[in-house]
Formats: sequence, structure tokens, C-alpha cells
Amino acid sequence: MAQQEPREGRLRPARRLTLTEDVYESIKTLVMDHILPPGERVNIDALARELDVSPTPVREALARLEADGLVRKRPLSGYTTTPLLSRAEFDDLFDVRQLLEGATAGRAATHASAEARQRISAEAAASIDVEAGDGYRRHAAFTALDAKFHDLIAEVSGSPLLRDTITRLHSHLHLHRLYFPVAGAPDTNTEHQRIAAAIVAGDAAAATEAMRAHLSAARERHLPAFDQLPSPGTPRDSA
Amino acid sequence: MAQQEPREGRLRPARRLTLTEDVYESIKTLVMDHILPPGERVNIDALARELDVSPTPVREALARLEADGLVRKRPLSGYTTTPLLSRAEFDDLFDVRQLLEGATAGRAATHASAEARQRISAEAAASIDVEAGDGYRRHAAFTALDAKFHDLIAEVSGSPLLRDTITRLHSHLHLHRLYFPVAGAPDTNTEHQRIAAAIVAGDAAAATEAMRAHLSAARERHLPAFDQLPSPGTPRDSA
DNA sequence: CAAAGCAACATCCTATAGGAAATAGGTTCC
DNA sequence: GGAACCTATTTCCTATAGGATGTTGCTTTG
Repeated sequence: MAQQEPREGRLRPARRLTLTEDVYESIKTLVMDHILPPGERVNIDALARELDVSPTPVREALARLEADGLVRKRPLSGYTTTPLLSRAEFDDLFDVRQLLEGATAGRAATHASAEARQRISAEAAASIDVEAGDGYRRHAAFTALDAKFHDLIAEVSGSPLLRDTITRLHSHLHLHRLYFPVAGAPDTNTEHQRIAAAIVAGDAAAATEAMRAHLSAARERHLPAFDQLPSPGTPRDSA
Repeated sequence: MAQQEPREGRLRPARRLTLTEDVYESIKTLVMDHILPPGERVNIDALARELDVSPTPVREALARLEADGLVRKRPLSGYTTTPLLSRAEFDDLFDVRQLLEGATAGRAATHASAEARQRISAEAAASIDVEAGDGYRRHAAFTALDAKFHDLIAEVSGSPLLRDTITRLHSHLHLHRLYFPVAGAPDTNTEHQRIAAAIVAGDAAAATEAMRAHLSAARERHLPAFDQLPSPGTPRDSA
């Protein structure tokens, strides 16, 4: 077969050694940017053609994405992208985040090394100047920075399992899908700095409280998304 | 090709509609029962021959298992089963369990319906009479019952996401792999009943405390596993 | 005797082909 | 006019083949 040809691959960033890995990231991006709309059916062959690979790695990537909860698979009907968060799922997500991330903040205040505290402090300060670019780019950059800050705290908490558990929630991906226009960036930065200060000071109780308050405020900020969209969380028939 | 032949499949319980699903469960069982030893390389082709299917569904099932954390994939070297829990990972697991399952117990005490409280109470009582069979069978049955009890509380907690998060820890699978001989079954049942009583009484604080105490005690019961095995958690070189 | 280089092997990774089931549309009957 | 049935198409699911790469063992040289 002619598989040794260079082939003008469409989107393939750097060929990380395995095609499946690249395909996995590509599909994740497609889901995030609504190029694959929520609740829509995913055609494996079409996706393979689009990415210019064979269906096999696509299938493998989708299996991983299913375990991540980003797509669902109905036995003989194919894959569909996960619908947007319903209001109940949204509240559930933030309840769990408060539990998990409140714990990471508290642990970070206790366990973090001096160098780690430095990094957190720097990260909280750096996220102020995200003001360039249009609406979407700005939102994407802000979301990425927010995710980085939260992951940094989880990393420093000293519990790899807790960090993995939080990562698997894919909070920022779901929020990004749910709500495009960003609001309250200054508030977010202020809250981040308050969390960082508590961690640097080594006050576990204060760090936990600051994180929980931050998530509570973030939850309120995202709430309008449910009013402006036609019906963000109407569950498709999943018989 | 001759793929429409009935084919005397070796282990294929009921053909749940998709081969991949069955293969997934089969491999999970193989990992649990040490037929695939911890830290060992997994040969895709050999596994496919063993299960009498083509490599494709095996590959797809392994991708899901990797997302679950039961196997690891090194880019061009193949899959390996996850090593047994190290002492640090073991402690980490129970820390996270205390956090998560303490919360489910508390929520269950508050949110559960009357019917749900009934089920929990019955389940805690039923798990007493697990005494038949040889060592391994007895252990497997006990592990399954314990998992069922914990999942029941998670289900009743009213947070689907929290339940999924706990399920993804695969606590019982890891413990099962780590430690074959079971000990302290009566203690476990007593502790379960204490948790159930607190939930039935609707005392959230007591339920949380009972769950955390139970997990703390269970952690102590499992601890000898690290003394008797040669080197349960020695991390293989993972360069 | 040890270390580096080379060659053979095994294994993974990707691509393609074909059968089976579900879905959608049109037609016919009541 | 509506509903049920049938047919055609699309899509998924499984199987097989071949190229590329990593690994291992052996040989050779310093």
C-alpha cells in the first residue's frame, strides 16, 4: 500500500510519535471549539478523512475520549458528543470542585515547598494582563490561564491521585463549551491572589476557604449562560 | 473473509452487542486475577489470539483501560499493566477516599429517600454471612460486597459526578490486586452497620465520621500487605 | 574483559476490505 | 389521511495485510 508517502496531512502538529495521541488532542480541540456541536453524532469515517488518517486511530482516540466522558457510545449507533452541561450537572460539578479543590488548596498551604509557593504567587500575578485579542481568543487564553493556576495548586498539593481526579473532571473544557463570552476577569484575578496569599502564608484553613469562595463566585459568574442560550442543558432522548 | 463463521470463541460470556465491551471486561478480569501480572508487558496479538478476536477490539479496549489507569502505554513499546500500589500511592488512595466517600456518606444522610435508607440498611445487614468457599472465592465475594455497599452510598448521595469520580478510582480493584488474603471481615461489617445507622438516622456529621473511621481502619487492615510481599510497590524504571 | 556497534527478530502501528445492523425514505394498504 | 411495512443507503464493526520502529543478542574491537 502507499502508506509511506509523505502525504500532505491536514492538521498534524508535530507527530508526537503516535498518531493516536495527535488524533486524541485534535478531536478534543474540535469538541472544545464546537466544530463538533454538542449532542451531535460523530461519523468515524468522515472524521478520519478530515484528519487524513485511517479510522483505526480515530476509533482508538474515541475510546479514550469516552472514558474521559467527552463522548458517549451507543452500542450499534456510533459515537455522539456529550451534550452541554445541564443546570443540575453544572451545580454538581461545582459542588465536587469545591470539595476537591478546597482540599488541594489546604494541602498546598501545608505541604508546598518554598519554591512552589513562589511559583503560585508568580502565576497569580501573571494572569492579570490578559487583555489582548478579540473576544474568543481572549476568552480561550483566560480559560487556559485559569486552568493552569488551578492545576498548579493541585500539583503542589502533594497528592498525585487528587490531581488526576481533578484533571479528569475536565472542568474548564466543559465551562468553555458552555459559555463563550467571559466576564469578571478582574474578580477572578483578585480571588486567585487571595488564594495564593493564603497558601504562601501557610494558612490551610484560609486557603481552603478562599478556594471555595472563589469557586462559588465563579459559579455565579457562569450562571447567566443558562439564561441566554436557547436550552443549554435539555437532555436529548437517550433511550 | 471467513468472519461469519460461528467460531468456537473461548471466553465470551453473552456477546453484549459489542465485542469491545466484552474484551474490556475480560481484560479487566485478567488484570484483577493476576493472570496478567502487575508491571508485565501486554502483547496485543497474543491477547487477541487468547480471546479469539482480532487485535482491533483489543486495542480499543486497552485504550479505555489506559484512561482508567489500569494499563500504561509507552509510545512505541506497547502496553504494560500498572504496577501494584506503592506504599505512597496506597496512602494517597485512602486519603482521597476519605475525602470523597466521607462526603458521600454525609450527603446520603441528608438527601437519601426512605426507600434508599432501607436498601442501605439491608445491604449492611446482608454482608454478614459471607463465610462459604475457599480463601480466594471468599475474598473475591467479600470484596464485591464491600464495593457494592460503598457504591450504594455514592449512588444515594445525589451527586452522579461524585459517584463517577469514586468509581474511577477503582479502589477495590487495586486493593484486590494488592492483597489476596482477607482479614477483619467481622470488623468491616460492624463498621458498615455503624455507617448505615448514621445515614438512616439522618445524622450527616456522624455518617461522615463513621465512613472516615471505617476507611482508616480498613487502611490499617490492609497494611500488612506491604510487609509480606517481596517488594509490592517497587517502581519499575519508567524512563 | 568490557564496551560499543551491528544485525536479526519481535512487536507495534497504520491502512484497507467486507459483512451486519440501524436509520431513513418511499410506497402501499386500511 | 394516517400508519405500517418494506427497501435502500449509510454507518458501524470486525478482520487481515504490510511497513516502521524498538528491542535484544551477538560479534568485534580496544
